[in-house]
Amino acid sequence: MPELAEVEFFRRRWHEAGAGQIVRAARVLARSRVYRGLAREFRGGANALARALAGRRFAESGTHGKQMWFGFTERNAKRGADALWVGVHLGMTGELLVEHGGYAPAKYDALVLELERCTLVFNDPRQFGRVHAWLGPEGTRPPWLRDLPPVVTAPEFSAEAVRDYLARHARAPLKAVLLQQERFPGIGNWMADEILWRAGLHPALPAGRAARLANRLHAAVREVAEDALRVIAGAGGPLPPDHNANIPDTWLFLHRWRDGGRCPHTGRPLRRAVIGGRATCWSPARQRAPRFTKEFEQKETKPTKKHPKSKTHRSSQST
DNA sequence: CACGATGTTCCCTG
DNA sequence: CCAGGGAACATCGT
Repeated sequence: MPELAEVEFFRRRWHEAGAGQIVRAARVLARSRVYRGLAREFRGGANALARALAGRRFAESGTHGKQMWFGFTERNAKRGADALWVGVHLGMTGELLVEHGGYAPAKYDALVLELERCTLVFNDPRQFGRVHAWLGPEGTRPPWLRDLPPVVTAPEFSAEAVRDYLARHARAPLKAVLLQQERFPGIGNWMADEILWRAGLHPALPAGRAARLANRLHAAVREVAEDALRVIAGAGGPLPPDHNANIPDTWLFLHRWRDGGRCPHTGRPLRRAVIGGRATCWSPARQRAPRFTKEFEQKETKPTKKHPKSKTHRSSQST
């Protein structure tokens, strides 16, 4: 579920329920894969994190693309005291939940924060998500929040930056380019399709051929990001009950997975194929690339061989 | 039973 | 060395 708007939705859900409260107890599912690598940035890993959280105050939170963070200060803020930062990436199936009353942890609850008046839960069955943690002087930022690219709603995210990026990845399909977090932080599979659909660009079009259309693509990225934030995360307004409660029927989103789905704009059938390694949906009637479409259709008809990969080595990682 | 899923990272190849 | 493609990761729902 997690692209930038859902990420903001979940951050707000935790923040509005729990900000300002003390962590009475923290529980971690230490064997969850979301803690992979944590010990390298936080001594003692997941269990040490649970101990460090207890007694702290949930003070602040923020997002950057698909990354979000929560800041925990010491209960009685002393001068020069270290703040504890917890980063959360939701991966493919992660969710942030708010529970009340005596909450019994469920399967795949990677992190459970028992606060004064509610319980905050990070649940992730598939465990592609990730938890970061870092202890540092207040006013400083953890390493994973430094040197981040501009978010797509910031002025620094310019049409020129998009044009340069398209030119630099000239041979990659537009779909693959939009998924690059180093330039389009927070854009994921459905937003990429939504953007290309609104811009009227074919997802398999090589980026180099779209460089001259960078303005249009840039505008669509902005527009989809702003609309999604408003509709999904209720930016500036109340938080919707579910992240997809208010998505308009006029978006591609609601039609993309339905078999026999039709373009909400043209009424013509939608097409689906794997492009840039990801399931992709587009409206052929709306997203044409003259001269190019033909090539793509040809490529499409080629028998897609999938060899039953012979698994060989897998170097075990050390330290 | 088999396939595929709103993500990232590593490995392989050209 | 670089860019791009594909598999792996782990689980659940259709």
